[in-house]
Amino acid sequence: MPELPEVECVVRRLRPRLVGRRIVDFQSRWAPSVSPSPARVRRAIGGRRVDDVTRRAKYIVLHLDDGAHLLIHLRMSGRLEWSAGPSSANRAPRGPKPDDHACACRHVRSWWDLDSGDRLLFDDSRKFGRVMHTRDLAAATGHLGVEPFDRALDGAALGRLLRSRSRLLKPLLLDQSVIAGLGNIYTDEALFLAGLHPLTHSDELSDSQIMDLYTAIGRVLRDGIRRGGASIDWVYPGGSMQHSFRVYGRTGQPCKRCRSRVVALRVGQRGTHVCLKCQPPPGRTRLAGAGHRRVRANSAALRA
DNA sequence: TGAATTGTTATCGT
DNA sequence: AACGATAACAATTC
Repeated sequence: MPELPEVECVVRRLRPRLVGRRIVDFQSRWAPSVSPSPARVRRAIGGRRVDDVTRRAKYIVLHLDDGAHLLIHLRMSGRLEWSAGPSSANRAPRGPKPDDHACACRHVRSWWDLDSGDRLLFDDSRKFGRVMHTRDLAAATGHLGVEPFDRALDGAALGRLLRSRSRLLKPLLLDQSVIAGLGNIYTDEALFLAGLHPLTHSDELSDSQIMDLYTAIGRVLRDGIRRGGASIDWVYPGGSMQHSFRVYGRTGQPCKRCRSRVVALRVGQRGTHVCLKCQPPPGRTRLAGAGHRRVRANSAALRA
């Protein structure tokens, strides 16, 4: 579940604790999640200092002092937990397992020992999370699309991204190679705020609808970050965004804008939540061709 | 019991 | 070629 806001909050919590620290050891109990392999990653990052911790899309990026990077993707159920080590005064020899560290985690797959005596734990019940070491960050993240908060992504740029293809709006927004960071929750929330049905085609939008979508995306993501992310189950602790959902997970409940019932749909194999009154299903203007001409005629206004 | 869930990628069909 | 659909991954909840 962690999407851009949750990952951003993780990064902000992690950065002050990790920057300046050296990694003294790394181990994993779930080899398939570590690339190129636990042993090679252990060798590559042992002794390295963490110079920065940033986010790219839903990836947590550790910048190491040799120019290499460690990417962590939480996927569905991953979480990073901090385990404070014993104080230097009475430090005991460290065992090979993380069990001697007090922690509520039940599915620790990998862990990092730091020169501070602390330990960073990667807990991931569903084993989908990934830890990747790379000496070429650009290559490792090359498949990712634009960051939602990139200054280059303004209304006009979003318009170009949408109109250069003909795709259903929801699968397009979920496509990390186009815009990187949105997941199922924030996509549903953004589409609701923009008053757009998830089945709308990306080349069917008017200029004002594109601007509405642009504004909505920024708003839901900023809101999510401000509230510390959304914890909808045991996966992501902390955060209160789940109390502010307008449609996600509110099937059958009244729309907060018009009081009609929120409906659950399936779009692109994903659970989808909409208010059909606030997000009217797309008409058939595509077949008539009218919508297309109208959009083209207005595109000058969007550029201005 | 089995369907649904989540993010991502690989693969298949149109 | 560009798209959507499907399956796979794994565990957990409903």
